[in-house]
Order: sequence, then structure tokens, then C-alpha cells
Amino acid sequence: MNTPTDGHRRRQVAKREEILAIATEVFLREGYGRASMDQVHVRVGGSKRTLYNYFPSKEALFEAIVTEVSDRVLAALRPPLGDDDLRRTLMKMGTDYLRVLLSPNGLALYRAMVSEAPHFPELARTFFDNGPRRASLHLAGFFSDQKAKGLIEVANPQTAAEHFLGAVRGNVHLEAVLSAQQPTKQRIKASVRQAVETFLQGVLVGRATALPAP
Amino acid sequence: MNTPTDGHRRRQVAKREEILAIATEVFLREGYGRASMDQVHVRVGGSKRTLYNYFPSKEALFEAIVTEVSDRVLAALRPPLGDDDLRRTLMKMGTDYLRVLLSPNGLALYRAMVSEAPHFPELARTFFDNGPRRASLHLAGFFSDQKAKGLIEVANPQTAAEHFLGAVRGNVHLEAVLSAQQPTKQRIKASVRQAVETFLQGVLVGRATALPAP
DNA sequence: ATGATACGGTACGGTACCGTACCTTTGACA
DNA sequence: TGTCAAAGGTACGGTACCGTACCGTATCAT
Repeated sequence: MNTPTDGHRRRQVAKREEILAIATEVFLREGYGRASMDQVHVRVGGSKRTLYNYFPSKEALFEAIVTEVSDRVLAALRPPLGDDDLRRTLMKMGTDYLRVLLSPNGLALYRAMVSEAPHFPELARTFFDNGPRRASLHLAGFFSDQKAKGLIEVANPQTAAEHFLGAVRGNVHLEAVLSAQQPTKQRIKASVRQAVETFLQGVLVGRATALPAP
Repeated sequence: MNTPTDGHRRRQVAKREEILAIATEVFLREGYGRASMDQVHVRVGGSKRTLYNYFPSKEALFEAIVTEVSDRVLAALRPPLGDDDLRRTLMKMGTDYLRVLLSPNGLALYRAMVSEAPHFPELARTFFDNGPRRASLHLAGFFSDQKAKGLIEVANPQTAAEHFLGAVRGNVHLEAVLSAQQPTKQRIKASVRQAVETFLQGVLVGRATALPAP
């Protein structure tokens, strides 16, 4: 026969995953420019030709890494929102969102994408669509439901979702990206809590402080 | 005498500024890794030794570029806030903030800093302090005044400022950074307007829709 | 005018890196 | 057990880049 056998296929899949795992570590730690195929090759072991058999170029390897990590990491950006309690839902959404963004892979992926966006435009597009855009769309759907039920009042649920998530990112994410210093859990929780309160009630005095009667 | 004369100094200052201007263009367009001293040298003209006379290394040149551009670009992040009208002040602050962040140099500087933060930690710190941190401190001062006057109600003015600016960045900044596609002015204005309204009044129904009586 | 200093132009040392070539070894399948 | 594709091991071509060296020239103070 000419087609590879099952044993071959299994080995190939395993090898590919091994290469991808090691390359992911290298590329996310060093960034695309500073990461080298030689470094990946040394840490993988074996032949350089084998490496190039699985991934025909450095760019292709990087693209495979980004799509794989995007799928894995950003999937956590859409937790189930089956709850009708606004505060609880927003707190959960906000903390989950920050947990993903502030995770080592989340930060490294963000850095890599921001760095290489001009050179990998379609990849950056995919990242944006699968990451921030999906998260805001997800939350926007929830807002639309709440609006239909007359519980909230927003001009544009999609924009409102982007603003809430933007507020949650705030300086916390910025600082983590720039200083590689993880903020404390207390700060995260306090920040999200205040973001939720401000988002729900605003800052102007003289507004209602409780949910309207049903 | 042993000290250089005024003529020398003037020429040196001019030469230094010329190198810095060209190098800024190259480094912000290509990023630190892809930018090369040879490219800068060719575009500046003259000798390579002269280039290294003014800036002893590629890193030193990059640091000079970042500090200079930071000072110049991020100075616009603190417009005078002499106004007591909350809506007007927030609209101005938000649009000014986005204008700076979305400017070509603003985007390029952000990309460069996010990319190189792990390798230039003290530079990233300076950028953060002179940029986002200063902007939020500036706005936080305004909020503190408003709070003292009893016009707004916030748990923490500093956090509130970070949240407002984070909401203003929202997906607009993210998309611009990742897609290099400028959002329309309509979208910017609409986004800032809704961010201001949400920040002031929240999204819950049943709150006051007008400023409280003086 | 003259000496000192900076500059222009260019070549080069040393290194790192991407991707390929070549040969040997392994291991799965018939 | 024989066969053959895949993998290991290593060297290399070609290129790019940082920083230095060398040498002649121009500019400026004295």
C-alpha cells in the first residue's frame, strides 16, 4: 500500500504534538523574533529535517502555535452565562476574563500578537475574532436578553459589553503586560467589584441603589 | 580650550536630532527586532562610526527613542481639566485619550513597548508611569474634586479613572493595535459617548436620568 | 596656517539564524 | 527476515546584523 499505516499516523501525531508543545514554550517565552528554529530543534532533539517535515517554515510553525494556543486559551473566555443575577454574572465574567488574560499563556499570546500583528495580519484577525471579539459578543448576548426583560437600559449591548470588559482590563492588564508583575488577587477582585458597581449604577449621585421592583 | 565651541555643539545637537528622527521612524515602523542599525545608517547617511558616536549601541538608541517619543506623545494625555461639567470633561478626556492612543506614533509606541517590555523592564516601567498611569492619575484628581463637591459617588477615584479609560479604550484600541485599521471617527465618538453615559448613569433601570439639583 | 577633532566611506570580524543536503540508523509492515 | 519510508545526526550555503577598524577629508578654534 501507499498510504501510511495507523502506527505511522499515531507516531506522527505524537511527534507533531511534541514539537508543537516545545515550540510553543520557546516562542511564547522568547517571542517570534528572538525564538530560533535551532533552539526548538535542540530542545526537541532529533533531526532538523524532521522538524521541517512537520512545519515547513518558521512562520508556519508560529501560525500553528498561535492557532492552537488561541483555541485552547481563549475558549475560557466564554463561560456559561445561564444566570439572571446581573451582579453575579458580571463578577464571574470579569474575574474569569482577567484570569485568562493574566495567565502566563494569555499574557505571552497577547504580547506575541501585538508584536507580530503587522507581519501576520490574518493571524491577528483570527486572534481578535476568537478572543476579545467572541468574549464581547458573548456578553452582548447576555445584555440583549437582560434588556429585552427590561432589567437594563443600554443604547447598544455590544458596545456596552466592550466597555465593561475594557473597564475590567483597565490598568491591571496593562500593568501585567508591561511589567510582567502579577497583580494580587485582592486587587483583581476589588477592581472587578468596583467595575461592576460602576457599570450597573454609574457614579452620579441621586440614582437608585437597588434593583427595580419586578 | 578643551571644551567644544558653540558651533560644534549646535552641529552636534542637530546631528543627534536628525539621527534620532530617522531612527525613530525606522524603529517604530519595524519594531526593535527587525530594525537594523545598517538601515538607520543608510538612511542617515554618513559614517557608521558617527552613528555609534552619538548612540553607543542599538539598545541605547532604542531607549533614547522611547523616552523621547514617550515625552512627546504622552504629554497629550493630560489635557487641562478646568471644567466642572462632568459630561463635557469626560467626553473631552475620552476623545483626547483615544486620539493619542490611535495616532500612528501612539500605536507604534504601544506595540514596541508591549513587545520589548520583558527585555527593557525599566523602560517599560517609565512608559507605563509616564503614559497610562499619569493619565489615570490626572483624571483621578478630577474625580476626587467632584467627589468632594458631592457630585459623584465613587469608592475609589483612582480605580474609577482606570475603569473609565479602560472602557474608552475598549475594543477600539485593541482592534487598531491588532488590525492596523483605523476606526472611523463616528465609531470613536459614539463609543466614547456611550462610555460616558454608562459611566455616569450605569445600565440599571430606575436610576435618575438628570443631574441632581444643586 | 595649523593642529585637533569629528565625520564620510567602506571593509571586515564574529556571530546567529533559516533552510537544505547528505548520509546513516531505526522501525513498522509484509 | 527483507524493504522502504521516516527519523537521526551533522555539516553547510547563504544571508543578515552588530559593532569595530582604517584611512582620508572637512570643519573649527587658536
